[in-house]
Amino acid sequence: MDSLHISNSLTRQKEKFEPLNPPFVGMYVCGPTVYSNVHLGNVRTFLTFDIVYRYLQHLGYKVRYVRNITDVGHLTGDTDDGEDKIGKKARLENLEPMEVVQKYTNDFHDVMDVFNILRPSIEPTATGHIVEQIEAIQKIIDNGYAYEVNGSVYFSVRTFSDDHPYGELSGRKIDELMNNTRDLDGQSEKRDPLDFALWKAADASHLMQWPSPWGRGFPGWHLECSVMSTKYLGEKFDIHGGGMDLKFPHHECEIAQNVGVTGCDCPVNYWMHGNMLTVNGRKMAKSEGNGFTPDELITGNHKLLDKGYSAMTVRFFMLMGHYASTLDFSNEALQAAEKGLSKLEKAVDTLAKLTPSSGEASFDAKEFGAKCAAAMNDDFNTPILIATLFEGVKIINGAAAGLVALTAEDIASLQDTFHAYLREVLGIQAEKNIGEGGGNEGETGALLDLIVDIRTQAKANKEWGTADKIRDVLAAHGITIQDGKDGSSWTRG
RNA sequence: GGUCCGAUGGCCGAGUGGCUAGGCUCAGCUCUGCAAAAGCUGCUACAGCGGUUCGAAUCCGCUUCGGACCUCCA
Repeated sequence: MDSLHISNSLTRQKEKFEPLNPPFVGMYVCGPTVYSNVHLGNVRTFLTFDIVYRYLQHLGYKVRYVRNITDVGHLTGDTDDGEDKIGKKARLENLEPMEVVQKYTNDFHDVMDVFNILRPSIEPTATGHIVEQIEAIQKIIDNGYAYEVNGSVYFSVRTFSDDHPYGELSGRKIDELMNNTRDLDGQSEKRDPLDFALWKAADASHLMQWPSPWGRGFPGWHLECSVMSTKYLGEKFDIHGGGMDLKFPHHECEIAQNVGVTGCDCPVNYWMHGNMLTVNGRKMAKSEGNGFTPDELITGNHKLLDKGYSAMTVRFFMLMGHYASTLDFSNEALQAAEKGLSKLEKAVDTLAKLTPSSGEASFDAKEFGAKCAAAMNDDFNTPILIATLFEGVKIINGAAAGLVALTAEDIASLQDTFHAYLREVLGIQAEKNIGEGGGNEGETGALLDLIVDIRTQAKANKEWGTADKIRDVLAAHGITIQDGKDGSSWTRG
């Protein structure tokens, strides 16, 4: 495809991407609720939108990327009698709620950094926007779509749906929802089981509470996203993203709230949903007990893992699947990714050292770049992009082996393409322990160079025992010796 | 129970009317003192059953199996 197309969850169609105000693009992504450590499933979603962010920038758009931190309002368990997640954690760990928030926000940021996921332009918090949320609630009440009961305010889905569509995003119909709603315990203040809380009254035992026109309380879960997206991106903006599991009810409620405030029927042009990471075919989730933390993955300290894998390996693994498909997490798949990535990185090293050949060019570097663009233009198809990069690997290795002729221009173009797509768009960083050593590691490097020299000497004298011993011992320390036509070299990893 | 999605070779995973995706694994060969790396070659699949079509992994129907959501979840 020659221009970016995005699968829009709202219309269920692949559509040409046309921003409201080019070259500016507004993108909102639902961030984490910071009451516990993030796991790899969460990472996948943020990685998905990292790719979107990176590629939009690659295309020259000026992106305002807003990704929130939910630090209040997210209830545990069922709708009405649930406890605030942050408040509960604070009580259990005997911490101030804001300590909980800070702790897991730090964790989240650390994990994002490890996976080379870029920070958003704005990272607003729910507690930082209580005033705006109260104002939004008042507007919704004024517009007739919410009602107050005992200091709590609920959104009236039925009333709203008389004037506006509800359930379009998740393909739900009000009547079906009614039939399928589980029985509540009869204690609900809500007029209708479909209604959801905009503001919850808090009694004295609640750790997190604020004054409002309806008494002391705290905002409902969905509201912060509506308020913060509107505040920073406007009443109508380009892209809204999040995990598939947020489609209903979270995003549906978000839309209703936006519309309930502004009356504008379509607050977001393109809805994007990342699919789930699975383990043995089941969604990775805390409730399933199958969640890996990034730390367990990197150290290999988990019963389902044979060994540890680097963050870049995991990033690469995740990008080998399309974001809209479920992706199954397994040792075998991770190992395949590790080897594939290593092959790719080696080829990048080779490319840096390639010398132009005099023969006729037997490779179209321009077409190669276009193919990479086409892959990403087709709904951020990273697996196709990676497959295309591997075609490049074949060309690079072929050139190094003298089978493919590349001009200086071809080589420069390939270097540009690999840098742009592998490093910038896919965000794969060269790992410190992969790649050429030789002089850039200071003392250790100098020692290794010396050892390799000694071995080369031993080989010249046909002292195979010495040569093999050096190779074996270094290998035991994770250093690989490779004998090429132009001498030997060493690499880590 | 309702709604939706999926089933691709030994494994992972793209594709979606005709043209070998790609990665990993495995086997053989080239190179190499032996390896490794790299290259070449081979292994050619689309859950089952019907239908549409000149032609279907791709469209339609049914069946089986799996998953997600419907309750907090990225």
